[in-house]
Amino acid sequence: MLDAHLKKLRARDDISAAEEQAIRAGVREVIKVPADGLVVRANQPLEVCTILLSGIAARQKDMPDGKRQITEIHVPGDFTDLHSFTLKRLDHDVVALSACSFAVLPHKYLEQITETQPHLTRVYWFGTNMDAAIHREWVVSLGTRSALARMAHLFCELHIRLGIVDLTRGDSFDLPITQQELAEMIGITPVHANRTLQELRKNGWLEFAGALATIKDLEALKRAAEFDPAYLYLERGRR
Amino acid sequence: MLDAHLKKLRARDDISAAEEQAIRAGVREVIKVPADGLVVRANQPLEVCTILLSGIAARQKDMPDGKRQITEIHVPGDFTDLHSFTLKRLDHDVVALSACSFAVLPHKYLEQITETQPHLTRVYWFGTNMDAAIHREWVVSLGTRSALARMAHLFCELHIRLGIVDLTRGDSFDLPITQQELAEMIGITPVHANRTLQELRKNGWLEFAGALATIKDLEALKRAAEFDPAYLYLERGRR
DNA sequence: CGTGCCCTTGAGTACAATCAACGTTCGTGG
DNA sequence: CCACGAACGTTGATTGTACTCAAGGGCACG
Repeated sequence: MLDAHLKKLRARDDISAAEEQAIRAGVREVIKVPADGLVVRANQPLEVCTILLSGIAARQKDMPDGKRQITEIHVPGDFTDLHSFTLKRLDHDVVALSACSFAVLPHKYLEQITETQPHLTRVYWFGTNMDAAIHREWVVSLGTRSALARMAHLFCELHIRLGIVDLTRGDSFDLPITQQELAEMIGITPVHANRTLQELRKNGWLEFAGALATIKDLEALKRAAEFDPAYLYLERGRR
Repeated sequence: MLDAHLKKLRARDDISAAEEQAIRAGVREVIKVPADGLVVRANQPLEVCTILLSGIAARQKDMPDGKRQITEIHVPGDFTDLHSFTLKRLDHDVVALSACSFAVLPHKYLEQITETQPHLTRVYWFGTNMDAAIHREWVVSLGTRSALARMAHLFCELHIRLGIVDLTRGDSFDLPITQQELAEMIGITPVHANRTLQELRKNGWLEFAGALATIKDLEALKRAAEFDPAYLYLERGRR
């Protein structure tokens, strides 16, 4: 059940059998959320955190004028709201973009981990810092890259993040989200997202249709995106 | 020396005298960095963290084509690179935008804190999560807001963050940075930043000249920015 | 067999970028 | 003290990327 989560952790650090046991013991329940379902509402007091087990989820912020910005996309294995443990509430919603299932861990249990398991605490702290690193890269994308480069960059990121948890098949991966949602991630309109995807396809770099993404030319895609995976901290090390 | 830092911490949580002592005891040295000086270089192995004591600093990512994006601005009291404690290297530079001084704390010392002071650990974890929350709000700004709204939003944020550490005088505050640097934060060209500031001034909302910012109409500025301070977690609570 | 969601296309528009030049301020050295 | 240069700020003219509005097509699902 937590296989993807442990794969993600172990891609960056050593997790002992005892630590794995401590994580597994924290799961209180597993919940299912339908596509477009709300998992966490912004600014509500929270007492649990959730690990995405299957499906695609996202963090989003709604604007008064109805626009919304997705600030991060989540793949299986991700703690979608570990930061709520110290923040107590979130400044954004967590939503299921496709049908999702989540493991639920109480803040109380995580607090216990911080009292008794300093290494595991640092591993999870590292996890939230990686989320922040992803946010920074998205700031760079939105601030400096063209729509085409932003779209290419997003697919490069997903290719790696899904690869870590073995959810890629060669250069293909399932991505059950809409063009509208892609647009909300990279800050363009759905119309422009459509044209951007057409251009990526026309260039022979990427196909995206029917919830399936296929990278046709990874090197070209990376070049167009100015993609440097350093921000994903793929190297292993002891925290 | 750490007054601003403790003010920032105590705005959100209780810090005991013993915890304050533990923080103070961690400072190994104080370093001075001139304007435009590099404090931390991206991707270099790190063994210390730095607290900004005076001046304005920033996190920035350089692009291959020479453009740069500032991903966060730092005010006195901020840990500019606490996330390096678990990340071991950073995906971005830290630079001094004006002449700055920093307190330096070794990772080893912070590790000791995680082994012996769970509450203080959570307080600092919370701190890095607040940085991530600021990143998210910048993602929203860059993804959905106009240049005018982004600029207004930035000044609203700075007004609050500087106010927490008592560096505002009424609705004025020192901000020794250039229009070019403002432009690099909100993802526009220096030319457009100049015109945007002119429009803010013309509207009677904000003046910015000679490193001094003066908010003339805070409510109008907030309205233009769609500013909601929830992401700054201004409420106090026990972590 | 509709109905609604998602994707696609076209035409006109606007915000911000680019390019180029000029003004201002301030520090430095002659 | 003044000439000079560099950095910062300002303005104008033009270009282009992405937005808006509008309409139509494909497909799944009830």
